[in-house]
Amino acid sequence: MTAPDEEEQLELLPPPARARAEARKAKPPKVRKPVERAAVDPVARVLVDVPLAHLDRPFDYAVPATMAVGAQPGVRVKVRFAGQDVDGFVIERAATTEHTGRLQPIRRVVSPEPVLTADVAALTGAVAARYAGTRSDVLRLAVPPRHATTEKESSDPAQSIETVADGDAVAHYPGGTALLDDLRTGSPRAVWTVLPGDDWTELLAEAVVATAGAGRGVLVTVPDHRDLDRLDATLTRRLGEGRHVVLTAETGPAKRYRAFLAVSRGAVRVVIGTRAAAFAPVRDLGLVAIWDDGDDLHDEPRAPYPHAREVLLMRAQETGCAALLASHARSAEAEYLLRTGWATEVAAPRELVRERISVGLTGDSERDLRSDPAARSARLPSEAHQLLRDAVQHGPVLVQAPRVGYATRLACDHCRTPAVCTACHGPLRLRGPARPPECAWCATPAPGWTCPECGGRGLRAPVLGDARTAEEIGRAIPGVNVRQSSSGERVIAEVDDKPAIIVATPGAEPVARGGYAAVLLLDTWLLLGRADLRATEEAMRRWANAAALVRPVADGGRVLAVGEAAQPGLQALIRWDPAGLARREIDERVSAHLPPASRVATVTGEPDDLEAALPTLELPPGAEVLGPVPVEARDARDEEQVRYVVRVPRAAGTALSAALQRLQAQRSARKLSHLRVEVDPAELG
DNA sequence: TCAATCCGTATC
DNA sequence: ATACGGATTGAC
Repeated sequence: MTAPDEEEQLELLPPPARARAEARKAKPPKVRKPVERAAVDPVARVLVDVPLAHLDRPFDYAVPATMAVGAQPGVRVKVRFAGQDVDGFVIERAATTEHTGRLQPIRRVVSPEPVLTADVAALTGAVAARYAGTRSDVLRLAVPPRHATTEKESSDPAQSIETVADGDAVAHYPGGTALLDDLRTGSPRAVWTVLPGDDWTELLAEAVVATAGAGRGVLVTVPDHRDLDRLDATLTRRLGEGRHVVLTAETGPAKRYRAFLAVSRGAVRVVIGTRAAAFAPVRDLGLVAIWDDGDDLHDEPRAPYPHAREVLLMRAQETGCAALLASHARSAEAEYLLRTGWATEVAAPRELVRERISVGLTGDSERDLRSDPAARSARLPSEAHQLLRDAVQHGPVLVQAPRVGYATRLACDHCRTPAVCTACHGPLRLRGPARPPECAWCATPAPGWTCPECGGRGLRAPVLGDARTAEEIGRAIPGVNVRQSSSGERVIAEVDDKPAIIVATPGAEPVARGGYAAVLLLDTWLLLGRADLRATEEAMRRWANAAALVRPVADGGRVLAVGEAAQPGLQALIRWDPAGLARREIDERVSAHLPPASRVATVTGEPDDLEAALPTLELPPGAEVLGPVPVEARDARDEEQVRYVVRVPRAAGTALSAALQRLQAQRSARKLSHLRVEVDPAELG
């Protein structure tokens, strides 16, 4: 290492530091050109786009006179930060600064377009706080990338909406008409349970028309593109062309930015879209609405993983606008809003429900799920077989067949009650062949588990081979057109009223013009077997969304589910009582300290990092830390990751988020590795 | 004694 | 991240 000529070399070539020092001495100190500052409000508060949690706050910059007009709140700028040029948003102009040092000037106003409105700027801060994330992450979700060419185009000026709300579509809901009236003048908040057979896009359109007709803005989010297309079509019919805009990440950058600009410029005040649209800068927001808030597509997969429903509710809370959660089923969160009195319920009376839908149940006990090949021929219980044959004479029939491969939790092999941890009510799962089952949350082993329902001692993981349902039905009922609609592959949006059997995976059910003659729900136990706290709620949601596509009872529509009569989710389905199931779920979660009755967060990372980090977490009173539990590596690099679950009483949720945010800021300041923090994780199990 | 290096802290 | 200041180490 120490070569004899190294000293010579050092003398010949002075070290770079010395060279720089001498160069600095040699030249006279750089005379900074005194930038002339703006006469009014020469200070701009700027949110800089740096990924570091401890720098996630506004910084003050000097506004050069040349940018006095351009550097308005909401515009994108380039600024010098820690020696490099970074992007930022001006969020405020001010006369003075608290900062004692010299202010750097704004380098450049990237575009004069004020894309970050005051409302949305506040919202991004609130969302970051709620989800213990950084505002710059939320800003990336909220403001689409700029597209310079598109920005040069003008947006057509706003047109007022003159359509009158048509009370007919909602007349059969007690309180429905009153809700529409309230939307014109006030800010009602409602959970709307949509009757099977009703076209939800028509109901939402009524709410949109009522609000927009009163001159206020509306924002609606839906889970996927098929929903979006349907709502788009209905709104186009009701409002006319150009009165609303569709915001979705799936259209190209130019189209997306064009739609966004139409909203931020106030040219369009009715916005529909998928989850990212929840941040749309709608002017004079009067109503936020969400269709089927229980759908996990509303969950943003990018940090800090906000849920569209929560974003919309935060907007309603902050701006005081109206809020509407509409769905066939009911999420635990929606029920919680009713229980706390934050929202009121709109639902159809029982008699009307009975006129619309009748769900039958047939057992599947005749087929032995464990001995697979022999059971294949008996895959369709005789009653289901009969229904298919009869109903297909009268029109299309929908068969919902869940795809296997869901993360499965353990269940009693006798009565199929999901097995839960006695310590924390988390789901039990198997981690290895020679180990007893253990809790997926707190890792407490459960040797000698006994079913609390039936006293059974056997556990099973409900896993089956691939269900070739369409094929089997084709064989069982020859001569019938059998079509498939599978999520992720071929999804059929709509079918006509010709006789056919449509086999669909949950969430991919086509809408039938005129309704289905029958809906058959197969393998209900598979949906219930998901290793997740929400398994029952989610199963009900998926069944309800399929069953709701059936014709009214009076027109011969029939629904048949194949499953166990004892299962609470199926009982709720048969009674068509999503509200009752949601109430039951909430009761259970209150007593078991589960969300939304409690606030839960997960923290994932290397075991050593977590062991060092968690003691420094300033947890609110009543907090519990469960874990660690090993997690499957997301990619090959991060082997050996573990996860902790932190839960606190609901009232301490804000404190928990703040503590986690501080933890991340401290770690980022100390250059420690990043931990994955998820508040209200999408999946818990 | 001076400079190179390390460490911690602030970044406007 | 990078830049800077103060403390620390090391070679004369």
